[in-house]
Amino acid sequence: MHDTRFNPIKADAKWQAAWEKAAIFATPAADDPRPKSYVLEMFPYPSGRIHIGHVRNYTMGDVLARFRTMTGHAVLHPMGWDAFGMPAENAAMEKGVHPGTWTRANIAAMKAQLLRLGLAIDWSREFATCDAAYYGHEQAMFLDMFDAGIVYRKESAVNWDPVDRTVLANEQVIDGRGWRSGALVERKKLNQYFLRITDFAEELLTGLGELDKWPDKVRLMQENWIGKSEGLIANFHLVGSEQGVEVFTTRPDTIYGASFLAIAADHPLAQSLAANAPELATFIDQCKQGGTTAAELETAEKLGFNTGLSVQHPLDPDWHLPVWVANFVLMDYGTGAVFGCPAHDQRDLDFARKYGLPVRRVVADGDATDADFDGDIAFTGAGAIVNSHWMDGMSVAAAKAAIIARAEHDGWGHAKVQYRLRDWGISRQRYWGTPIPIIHCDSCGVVGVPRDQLPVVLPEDVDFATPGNPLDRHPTWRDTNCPKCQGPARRETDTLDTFADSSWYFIRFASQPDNAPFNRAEAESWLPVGQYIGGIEHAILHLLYARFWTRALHRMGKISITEPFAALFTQGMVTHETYRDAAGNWLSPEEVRDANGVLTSLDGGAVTRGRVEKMSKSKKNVVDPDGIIDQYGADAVRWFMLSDSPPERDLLWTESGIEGCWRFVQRLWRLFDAAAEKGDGARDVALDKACHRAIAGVAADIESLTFNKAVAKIYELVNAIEKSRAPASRHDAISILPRLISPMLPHLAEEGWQALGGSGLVAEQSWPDHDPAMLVDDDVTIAVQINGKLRDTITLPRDASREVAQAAALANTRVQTAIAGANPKKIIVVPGRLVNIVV
RNA sequence: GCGGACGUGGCGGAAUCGGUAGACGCAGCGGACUUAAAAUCCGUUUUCCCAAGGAAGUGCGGGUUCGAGUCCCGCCGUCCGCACCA
Repeated sequence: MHDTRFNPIKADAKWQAAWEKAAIFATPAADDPRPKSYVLEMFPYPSGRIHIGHVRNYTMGDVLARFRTMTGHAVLHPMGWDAFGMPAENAAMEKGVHPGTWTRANIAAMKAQLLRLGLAIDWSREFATCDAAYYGHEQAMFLDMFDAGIVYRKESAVNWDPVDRTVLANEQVIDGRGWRSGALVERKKLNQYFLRITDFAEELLTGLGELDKWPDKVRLMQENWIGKSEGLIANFHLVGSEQGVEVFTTRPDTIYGASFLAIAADHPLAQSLAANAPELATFIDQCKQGGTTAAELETAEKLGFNTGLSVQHPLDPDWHLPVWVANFVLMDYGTGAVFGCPAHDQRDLDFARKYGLPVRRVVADGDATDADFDGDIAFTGAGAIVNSHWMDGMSVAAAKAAIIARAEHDGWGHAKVQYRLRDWGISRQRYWGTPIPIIHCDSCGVVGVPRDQLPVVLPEDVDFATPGNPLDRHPTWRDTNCPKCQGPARRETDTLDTFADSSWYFIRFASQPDNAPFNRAEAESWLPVGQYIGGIEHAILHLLYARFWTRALHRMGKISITEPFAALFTQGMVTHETYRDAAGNWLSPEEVRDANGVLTSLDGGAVTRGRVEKMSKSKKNVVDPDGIIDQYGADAVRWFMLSDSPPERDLLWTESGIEGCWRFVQRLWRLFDAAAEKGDGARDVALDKACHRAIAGVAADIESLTFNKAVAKIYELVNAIEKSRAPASRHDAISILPRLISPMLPHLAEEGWQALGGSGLVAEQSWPDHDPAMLVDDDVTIAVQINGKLRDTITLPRDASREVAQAAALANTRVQTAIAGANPKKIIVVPGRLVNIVV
């Protein structure tokens, strides 16, 4: 039986079965002598269906994993599921299905979709983070961190929905109301667990320096997020009191320019004053009401309340500064109090102008040195210190050092490194997450669950009909005995933030013993991840938490690596045009007809073409992976995912684009089909060279993840093969193709390999060798320029000397005509490249 | 406001070190095959004057250089991150 076209439905299933039977994607043993290559794509949340963005992500990882195998590496390429999270609980509330049931069904459906892509994944290492066999080990690590002091418990304010009786994330609070219940959200203080990530701030920051295979953009984002700044903590004495107010400043050099002290609305001093001052209490409430969106902050007016108190200037006890409560001072950064130096800080200046406070210049702006500061734009640049007594004439940097030394000597302040990064609050008042393995005992307090009682398993018999955390109202699950005194005690009912689950899954993929989170030697044989691929949306949280978790394990002596991901690649999104009908409703691509660029709906109505946007259900511009694999097969879809756009940029999905990929797959198949005949006779040196260039070039492009360029090189080679009339060279080139395309078009490659009589599976073959001598041409085309403008090209032997090149250029008829007998002023010869004649 | 990236044909993009701009794909145009369609194949496609042959051209304006898409300075535009962080 012989098909006239490549039939992907048959071929995909056939080769996927063959790969599975031969178990060729099984992870080699940890002591495999080949160099290790751990290729990992960010594991998906099992939301229900695979999204085209996943297809792009996993195709890229797959190409690299397959290529690394072909180039002699021992490859680890696993897949799993980030399976805890709120959508499962929402489904439980909306559809009455248990979160576990919903999640498992989604995993099954999505795995079936992924299998259709023919990914070279070792599925034997698959796990879901909602498996007790996974989260039990996470609980053990949590307890290790608890014992090591990396976990601590603190009372902290949360967004509390009084109707749903649950804590809400900031994103779930809309206009001050719960997104589901619509109830006014309350600020409530709860005891919560925190991971001491701020203890790691400095090493997380300096560690970025060694991540030279990460995008600069991501490193910069993390650097900004950690937000290191250096300055002074200064104590200002309250007049007529024993108390002081501590402020943090990065500009201690401007201390002689201070004109007021401002404290946050929830600063303890403001709170205690408000107890006896109703007007202040009202003002504090007003401060809290302000919105926190970017736009609101942009336009927010500076508001202040004069407390009537004053403080002494630390360098002059007779100089008193008023103490204000101000809405622009944040309690959770620094000390929640600042000294205002209006001349050299824009916010302070806005505030001072509004409330008529003094504005005193202490840094010279060029020639401007007068103490009386003019205008409404603060001077924040560098300059000589002025109007500052003993510091006059110093540079800003010198003055900073001098003041800090003075403060430390006199005892009213000290140097301080401040980070923007906060500790990671990991308590969630939710069911579908890893239970925090803690027991509360009235006599012994907070006690860790003994290791031999792990995992603390989520109860299955829960109901979501009533609001609140089902663990809290479960009839028996909470009740337990204290491991210390054996008396009656209660389990912690909070669960861990799901970001904890994704902070170590890459270690578990590398090593998964039953009795421990990982086997150290085995994990270290694979780690760090050689290439990590995922979306830019995880640039901060996930990647920072995973770096932190790894360093926490390192600090506790559990692992030797400090950075989990040696190389990171952030791929772009898949986008599509959007369409709307006359009424403004979104239409899906299937609901739109295109007749010579004129768009109409199926019933003939006018349709407008909208912007190209990320595929999303709400805009109906999604393309379902199953549908396109049905239509074109896995290889054409994979090819499209790699073509045209550089992988870090967005990829525009188009019908004509995928059809082009389909045509190319068929074109290759025809080549394989016809090549069974023996190739004898004439050789075509140009094609032979093109073949070697493609082998080297495609390899380099896959290594550097510039798949779009690898694709272009394969097109070039195929074009060259089709043009060539030399059977022997054609046959050799076609014989190379299956291996060359195998990482990208694995099913078609197997067909080709089989058609050409190869033994075994092409996926197991080595990457073809190339002859470096074939990469260079004997003759090269040299540009001939006059005054830098191209006039002609000449062909010379590759190793032609400068003199020969110059002579050949001067002898060129177009050059002769152009210079018309004039004497060249200068001749630049770049051997093998060009000759430039300056006249 | 602060920080960053980017700007090349009708479109996605290529040009690795400062050295022949537009590889490769898509779309378009012309043709072949066919009763017809699909499929396939051949040719063509930066712009302008066009017969050959020129001229211009990588957001805009300058600069460095024998030579600039690439380096420097200043604009304009688009996108992204953070944001009252002291």
